[in-house]
Amino acid sequence: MNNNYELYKVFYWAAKMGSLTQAAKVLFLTQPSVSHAIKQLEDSFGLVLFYRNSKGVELTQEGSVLYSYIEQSQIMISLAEEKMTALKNLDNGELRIGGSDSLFKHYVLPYLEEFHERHPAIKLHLNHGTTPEVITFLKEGRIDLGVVRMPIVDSQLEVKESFQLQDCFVAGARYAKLKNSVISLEMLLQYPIILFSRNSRARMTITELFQSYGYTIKPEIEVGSVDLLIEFARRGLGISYVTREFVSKELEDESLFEIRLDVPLPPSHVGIMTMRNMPLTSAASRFIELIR
Amino acid sequence: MNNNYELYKVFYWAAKMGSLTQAAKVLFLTQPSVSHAIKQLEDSFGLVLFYRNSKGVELTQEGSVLYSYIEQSQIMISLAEEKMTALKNLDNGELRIGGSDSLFKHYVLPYLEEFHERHPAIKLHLNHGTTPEVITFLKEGRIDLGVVRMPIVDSQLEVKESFQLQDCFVAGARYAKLKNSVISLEMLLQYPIILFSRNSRARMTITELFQSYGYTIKPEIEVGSVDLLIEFARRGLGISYVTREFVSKELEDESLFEIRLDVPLPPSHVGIMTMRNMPLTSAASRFIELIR
DNA sequence: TATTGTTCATAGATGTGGTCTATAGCTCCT
DNA sequence: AGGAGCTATAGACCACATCTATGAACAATA
Repeated sequence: MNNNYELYKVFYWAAKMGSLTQAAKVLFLTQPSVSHAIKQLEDSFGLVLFYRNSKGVELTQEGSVLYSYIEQSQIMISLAEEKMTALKNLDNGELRIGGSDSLFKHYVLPYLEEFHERHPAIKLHLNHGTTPEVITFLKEGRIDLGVVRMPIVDSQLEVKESFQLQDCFVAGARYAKLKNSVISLEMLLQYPIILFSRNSRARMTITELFQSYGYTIKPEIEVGSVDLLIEFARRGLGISYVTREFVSKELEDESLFEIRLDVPLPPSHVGIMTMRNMPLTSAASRFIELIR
Repeated sequence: MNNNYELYKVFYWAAKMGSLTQAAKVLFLTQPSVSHAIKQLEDSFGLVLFYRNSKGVELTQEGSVLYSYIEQSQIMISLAEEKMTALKNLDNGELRIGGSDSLFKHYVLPYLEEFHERHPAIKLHLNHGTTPEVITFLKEGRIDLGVVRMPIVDSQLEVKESFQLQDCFVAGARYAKLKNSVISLEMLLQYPIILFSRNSRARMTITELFQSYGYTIKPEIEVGSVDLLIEFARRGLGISYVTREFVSKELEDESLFEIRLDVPLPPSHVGIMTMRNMPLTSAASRFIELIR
């Protein structure tokens, strides 16, 4: 009974075609090979599976029973192979990305659009969260890749830089007087500061920057989304620390302006984060190819 | 994509066990063999199916998709193999026999009882009909074997004699005067004769016998069943030509007696008829073994 | 920090067995 | 009788599945 499953494939086609010769053609084998394979199966069961006659073969009672099972089995394998081809060709499957809302909105979105256009059958799943959350998603296998601010130090993860953003302070009309001056960090602290509330990479970066100059930055207002950061600044509630690329529209229509500082603000690097040494899905690796 | 289906068996167990090493044990292979098999599958699809880590392996997204199909396929094969073993061991299956009602009742029945006791899981199908009908059943594959009177001359069929019966003329009390005499064929024709009506072997035999002596036997009454043949004779409607073994009860309780003739009546041979060069089901060959 | 015990991957050797060709036997049809 | 199907059988061959031996990576110990 310890059969080679390959024999079932031969049996299936022999039964389906009603002829060993025809089965051989389908399977790209010779007729004796097929004959031999069927004999092996019959011997292994101790049962005769086919009536042989001069026109071909016909299933015996027992052969019919076997066929009813093997047919199902073969159909499943065919479906599996089709599905695998589809996955390979990106005619199927899903792409699960983690990251912050703002990065999705301002950075990932155009690539997603292009990817979706090229591979409309791939379902897209966006999971937003803070960087630590995204890391957890990744480690739990809930996403294929994360789009996060660098640096990330985690030996399980692999992060490739893909884009550079510049954070800056912006203010609205209320602080128009600052428009044409260059401000020091100390001076800036005189004004109400609006920062992103959560454990974001940007928040850590700016805090460290002030500390490196001997100051402590304490926000007047903390908000939970980039949209609010922008909105509060526009309404004059304070000076927001945002990614310049995310307020390009507001800078252009001059509802916001950038505060010029006498020290350079460090650029922020966006990276594509994946599990180290873990293979990517076909869709994920194609997407990363696209984005770089 | 032209995969050896054997690889799916390896894949199935690797996924199921979550470990190539464990899969190897189940499959009685070495770990490198399993590793190699999985690699072959992955290469053939151009997709990675497993994450390898130090604890074993885990399905990737694509691997999971494949598994969901292959699992079904493998389950069907397992069921098929179980079923085949059951059929082989006669824990399952059916036995379809054709023949006349009277042969079933008086000859086949005890064997069927014994067979059923030994293999209670085998379903029994009895199809009664005249000999030509039974031959048709057999050729159409509706029965596995037929129990018929010999001889049968048909090159497609194989008939093995299994039992000998003796036909005879019997009468009831009305003809008691014949009880102690030896009768000639000519004398017999003076009395009303009751014969089986249909194209039975017994009818042909007796007709030929009379013809060989230059007489023609013309029944007064023709009936369609052996039971009626017996019943009519008992009631004195005539002299019936029946198989002696079928009226043993009536002969014993003397409601019927056998007419002694001055010529010997030919014995009738019962044979087991099967298709020549066609394999028998496990159940059928076991039954024939039993009956001989 | 080394040690030990897992895991899977790789390389190269080996021999089994699946596949081939050639041929025979059978049945049906012309 | 001959031809054209079909399947079965025999024997030869070589690809490839499997093996052993080893390496590399990682985790859980000491």
